[in-house]
Amino acid sequence: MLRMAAEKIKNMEDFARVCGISRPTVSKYFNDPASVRKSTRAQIEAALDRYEYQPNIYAVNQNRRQTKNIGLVVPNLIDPFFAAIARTIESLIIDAGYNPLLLSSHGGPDQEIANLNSLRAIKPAGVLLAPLGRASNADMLSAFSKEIPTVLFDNNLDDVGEAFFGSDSEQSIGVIVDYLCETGEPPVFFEMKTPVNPNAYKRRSAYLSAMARRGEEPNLIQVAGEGWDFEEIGFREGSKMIAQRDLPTNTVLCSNDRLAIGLLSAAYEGGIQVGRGGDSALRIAGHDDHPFSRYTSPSLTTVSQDYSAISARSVDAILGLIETEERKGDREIALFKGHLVKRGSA
Amino acid sequence: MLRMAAEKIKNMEDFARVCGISRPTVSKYFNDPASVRKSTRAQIEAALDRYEYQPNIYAVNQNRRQTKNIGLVVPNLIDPFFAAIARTIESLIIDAGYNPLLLSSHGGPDQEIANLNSLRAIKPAGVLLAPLGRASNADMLSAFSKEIPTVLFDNNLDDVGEAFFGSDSEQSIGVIVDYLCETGEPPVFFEMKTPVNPNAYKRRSAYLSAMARRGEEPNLIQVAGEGWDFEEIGFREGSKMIAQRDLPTNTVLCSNDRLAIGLLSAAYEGGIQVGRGGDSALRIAGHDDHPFSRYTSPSLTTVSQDYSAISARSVDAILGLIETEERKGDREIALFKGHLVKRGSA
DNA sequence: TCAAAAACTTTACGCGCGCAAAATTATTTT
DNA sequence: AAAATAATTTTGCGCGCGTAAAGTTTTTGA
Repeated sequence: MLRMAAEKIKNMEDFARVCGISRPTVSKYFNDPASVRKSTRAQIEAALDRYEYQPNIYAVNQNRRQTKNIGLVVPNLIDPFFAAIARTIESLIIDAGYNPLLLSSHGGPDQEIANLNSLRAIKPAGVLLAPLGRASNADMLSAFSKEIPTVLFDNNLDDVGEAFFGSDSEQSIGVIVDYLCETGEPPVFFEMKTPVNPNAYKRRSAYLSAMARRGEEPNLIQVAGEGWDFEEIGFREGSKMIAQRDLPTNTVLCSNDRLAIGLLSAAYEGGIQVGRGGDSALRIAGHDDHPFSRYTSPSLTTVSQDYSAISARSVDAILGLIETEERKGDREIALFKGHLVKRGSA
Repeated sequence: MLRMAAEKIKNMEDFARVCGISRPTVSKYFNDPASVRKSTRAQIEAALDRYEYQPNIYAVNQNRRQTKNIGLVVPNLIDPFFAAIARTIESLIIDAGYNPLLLSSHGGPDQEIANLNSLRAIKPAGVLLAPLGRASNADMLSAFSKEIPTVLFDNNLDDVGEAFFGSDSEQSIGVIVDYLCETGEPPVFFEMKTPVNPNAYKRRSAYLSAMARRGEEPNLIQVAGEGWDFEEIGFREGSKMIAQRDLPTNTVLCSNDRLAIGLLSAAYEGGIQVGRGGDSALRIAGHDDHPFSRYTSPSLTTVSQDYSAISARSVDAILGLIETEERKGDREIALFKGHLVKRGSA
């Protein structure tokens, strides 16, 4: 950071001059430091130490065949679950020498499309996309993914993108259904009637098959509500459910933790004690291991998604697509197992 | 979106040709549609309808005197409070015709500096920065703000940036201290001993002055803990506090909602009933109206920050700096009032 | 020590656009 | 209708860098 001399470095040519090296070689250095001779590298790095210079990112991106940008689109950053996974993915992208661009769709398909259009303008080398799901404009997403290498995660959409990585709902729902059945009454399944999220459908059918496998009678409680304000829906519809007191069992498995958080709140306000103790009237479990589930009262029993694996594989996949510059014929899909997080609520 | 003819529009020159208009005029249109004649605008927009074209953002930014980018740096996106304020600010920036770039410091000063360096590379027209606070490298932030117009929000840092917008702690803490005193025993103040956040210090002194004003004996409970995992700290240290049962009062005001959420959890697990009812042993209140405070059990009484006002003023300020291209002599500071959110916990 | 290979330099071009000055045309004003 | 004004076009330059080809130097290997 020592400013040397009066010389002001305005561009790569100036910088190459103070290095005593030709501009194209300096350019080569910035594109891959390992591609120049060791002595040259040392020379450049010494100059880098004495002068402030970094290549103009706009000029670089205008001329490169490919940018080093990778788009990262999540459904909703206000949900800490996505904030956390986004952070993990961002780190991996940076470690790989790329530049992540994080965008949130805020739960709306218009914003999702707007995000993709913003990305188009930035000409990213690739995009990691967690789509909204049912609300998504599938045609536009599909068109986008044909234009720019795209990997989906969290939420699958048929034939969109080159790969998908997510959770194995059959396994993860199976785990918690087993646990609940083995420690008490079999669960009913609390969910939205028309979920926005394809995973919700998978979880529903996973619940049904897990119950069938165990020879238990399934029971779906499908509540009204639109949008992404899951806590509110869980609370409002949970309050109604509790007021009617017509549950066939004392155990409720929620389709996701955010619904469960709302339902816990409803139970509390309805005067129902939740937990697995003998004096509790209701057990509640969720799915996802949301960052806040640890701090509900009681703390929420749930299934954690292996999002570090999902993140890692998604980033690997997009980097593979980018670096080989070719699309594989088969769309890769991998589902990762969740694991049971036993806490106080069930 | 109709693709016309075989003509492929690769750059502005091609597009100008199919418009039947000169390239510089088209350029002018993209920089400000209102700056060209109505008939010309109609002509261009008709062509825009028939052909897909948008200016190359890298070429544009390379040549413009100023980019249309505005950086937005928040301490931690995993905290939904910041996610929410970031979203609000992003919308305002977009509405003003600029392009927001959202970065999270993840609670670490190194990341904060890294974010500013990323932004430097992007040559933003201005930056909105919610600094980490005590952990921030104030010198580097100050140097940055002298280089690029910067407005601080949420958290103030002396002499950094052209303006600051945040909450009026004296008022907001005063409101809840008054409420708590008038409806029960006066509160102790539950906080971290060495908070990372300057607001925490303001809140502490606001508590002290509010208590003094009312002629009540203040009582600070300053717990150990570093970092940003406030729920965990609130839970762990709250558990200790509850186990010792040496509270001089039945009312606890937490320095922020996240600590309160942890404390609520600790109270639940310690078998202490929280609430304002006659059969409750403890009242707990927070500050911020965190998105999840509505769904704790019991729901959390707190003070909401007027973050829509904070967002609006911050964006106004940065746009003013950008558009006048001059820095005012005086550093503008405005503090907004919070309002009491009465819920079940106190 | 000498040839082959690798790294480097030189030269030259192009990317897609902003911007400025001067010339031209269209619109508004008097 | 002429003059003043505004809008547009033409011309031309420059931004900062990637990249390719050809020539030169350095390094490597036998």
